[in-house]
Amino acid sequence: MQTVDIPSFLRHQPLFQQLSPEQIDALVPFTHEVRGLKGQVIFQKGDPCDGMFLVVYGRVKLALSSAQGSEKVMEIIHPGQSFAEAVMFLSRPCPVMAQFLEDSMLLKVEAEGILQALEHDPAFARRLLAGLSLRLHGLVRDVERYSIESSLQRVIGYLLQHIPEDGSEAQPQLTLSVNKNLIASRLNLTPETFSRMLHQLIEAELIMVDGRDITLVNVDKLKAYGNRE
Amino acid sequence: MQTVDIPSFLRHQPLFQQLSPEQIDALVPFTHEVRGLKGQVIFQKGDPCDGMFLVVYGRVKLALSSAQGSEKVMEIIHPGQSFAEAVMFLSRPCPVMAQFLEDSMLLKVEAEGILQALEHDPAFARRLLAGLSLRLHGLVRDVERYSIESSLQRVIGYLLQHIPEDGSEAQPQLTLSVNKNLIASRLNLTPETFSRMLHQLIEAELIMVDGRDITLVNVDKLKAYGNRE
DNA sequence: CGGACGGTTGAGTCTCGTCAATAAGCGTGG
DNA sequence: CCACGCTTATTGACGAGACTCAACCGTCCG
Repeated sequence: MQTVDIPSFLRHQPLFQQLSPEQIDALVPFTHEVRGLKGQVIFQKGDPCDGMFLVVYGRVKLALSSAQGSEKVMEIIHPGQSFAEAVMFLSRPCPVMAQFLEDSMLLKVEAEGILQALEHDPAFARRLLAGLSLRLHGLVRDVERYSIESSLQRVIGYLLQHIPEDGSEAQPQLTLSVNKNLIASRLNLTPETFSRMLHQLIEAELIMVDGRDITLVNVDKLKAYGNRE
Repeated sequence: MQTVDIPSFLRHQPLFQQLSPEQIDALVPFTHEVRGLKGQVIFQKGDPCDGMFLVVYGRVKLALSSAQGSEKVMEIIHPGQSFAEAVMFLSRPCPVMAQFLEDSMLLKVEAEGILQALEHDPAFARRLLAGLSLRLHGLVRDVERYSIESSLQRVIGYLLQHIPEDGSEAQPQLTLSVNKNLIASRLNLTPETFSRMLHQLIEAELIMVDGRDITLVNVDKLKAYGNRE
């Protein structure tokens, strides 16, 4: 069981990194560890929500579930990322459910601590606002994808978006962070359709797939491919 | 040409209504009127954006446009509502375009004014955060609709969401605020499909339609209808 | 070895979009 | 006042894209 130095972890969060040591210390009493095993639910859609979460290690998914029991992944949260900031500022039930994808450790920061930090630091407010704005842009992008892109385009978009940053390799490579069923759901596709789209790109010699490892053979052609065929 | 008393208008905005008169006055130099005619574009997707807008009178649509030229309405903004708050806090291009639906008058508040107000009033920060959070919830709801609801369910959801507040009438009535093509696009449907879904609801004797006026004959049955047939 | 899980593939179906024709409503101008 | 054109809305026939259902395979793990 890993342990974590809460103040130092908080200090390295993008959200908190401009807070003074005193402000970080003020946050600590409102922060506690949350550990969970793969499959456990952190909160259900409809639950009240009084804090935000930071992922220390592990992975978390945010998902919606339909009346018929099927499930739609809205976001996959990785270590260093946070979620549920937006529910803190509204006295409203959570619009999504959150579940551990693997054994994980989170930090939960209670809303009260955040509100207190807000009182004393306008720069923190700006950071929070920027964070939420970023989230909002991501959602607008999602709506755009779901409403005007075909499934093939969504797959291509996903691949292009997940090219690693390091330099300009001719044939960038990426590894899916989770299994293909989850990616498919995130893209609003069935696993079958996702598989077929990948297959189509393989046939067109635009990518190579080996399990979760994907090589983009020709990035430019890949970008162009979705717009015609 | 209508005129408007800027300070008093600002004071009545939900976002600003807890600011002191001095704070409102400080905002005024950053605020100016923007008038436009039906069809004029306020900003394009991709434009830089350095302020937020309040609708005084008229209507505005936020929309995405696809590569093939078709357009998808993301939001219809009515008098008293605001938009583009989220782009202020990021140095990023606008993710959507904005266009006047009719001859309208807006107030534009420059980002600088907002940031200044933020410096001096933590309560204002909380309001802004709450505002963005609300927007975010709306988008989550949209993603939910687009990804797990059928077109019939989306139409029903729209009708139910737009029942006027006033008391519990047995057969609530509503009037579409804009033409059906726009509503259809907002729901991510073609006008044809939207028309067919309304027709289906008429056949089932759940609603009555007269132009833009719609009467919900049986709200409970309407709620239930989407889940089976 | 057997089962669960993740992934692929094929066949059939269905929802929804496309295309086309038509009709109704409305403002303009002759 | 009516003719005309434009926009908005409706309806039908058709087709395509994505989902469903099912079978199947490989791998991991008890």
